[in-house]
Amino acid sequence: MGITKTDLFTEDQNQLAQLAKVLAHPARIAIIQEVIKSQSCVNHFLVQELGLAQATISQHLKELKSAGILCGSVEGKTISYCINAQSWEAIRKQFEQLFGQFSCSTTNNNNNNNNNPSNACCS
Amino acid sequence: MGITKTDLFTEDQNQLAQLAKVLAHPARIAIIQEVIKSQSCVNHFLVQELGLAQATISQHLKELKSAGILCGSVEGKTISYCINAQSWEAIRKQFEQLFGQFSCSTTNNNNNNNNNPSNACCS
DNA sequence: AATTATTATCGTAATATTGCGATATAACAA
DNA sequence: TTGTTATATCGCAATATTACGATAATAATT
Repeated sequence: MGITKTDLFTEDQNQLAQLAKVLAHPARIAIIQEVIKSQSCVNHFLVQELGLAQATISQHLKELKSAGILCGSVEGKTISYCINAQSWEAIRKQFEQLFGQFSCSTTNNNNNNNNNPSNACCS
Repeated sequence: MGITKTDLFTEDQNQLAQLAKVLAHPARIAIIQEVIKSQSCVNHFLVQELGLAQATISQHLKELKSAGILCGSVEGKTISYCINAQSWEAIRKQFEQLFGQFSCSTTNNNNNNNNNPSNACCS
């Protein structure tokens, strides 16, 4: 089939998965890090830096932009990309929310299944 | 081409992208949350709960397991899945490391580009 | 032994992603 | 105007992902 059944899941689950998908490519991680490092990143700089074709970088930038992670401003001939600080914070919070749902202490505090071999793997 | 050029990126970038890819599906997010919520999650429970076919759930569980997020222990007829606490913490840290690379204060402290319209989008 | 229950794997179809050459568009320079 | 530079988009081929029916494997039950 190849089509994700989004209607089976909550809005939050779909949204978080969508965000994760944008981060699920090393080129996009690398682009994000370059933008952070050198503040004003333009397409052709990333092409030189990362070694991917211009069309490919452009495509990744488009995805990062439409996910709200980057935003670009025209500067004459070039387009300068930077981190969208607001979105960045919102996205960070969504991941924190997921990771906060489980912690070791949660497991330890649960004492209704001592002697339960199913928890042997959680060490 | 359809094949990611992993050799162009750092180990860390590839690893983080790989982790994000595992989270990049709402069914896997949902499975993780169910496992957290009800501690001992078995395949057929998730099938009922999420409404995906058994084979599909099994496939998602396999990916979560091979990513180190879940681990399963055989319990007679069933296999009980739980969060791998150690991996969970390690994965959380990798995402935190990414998100920590940028923050609003970083932008504000940088005063070598006042009057720079390229930062207009970072508000 | 036969049945039932639970999970994994195989095979396959539908769809999505990745990467890039070619081309289009737009701003600037000569 | 012509040429140069920078970016976006189109179209395509290669590969990956998603979903599920069918089937295999294993353990408990009858």
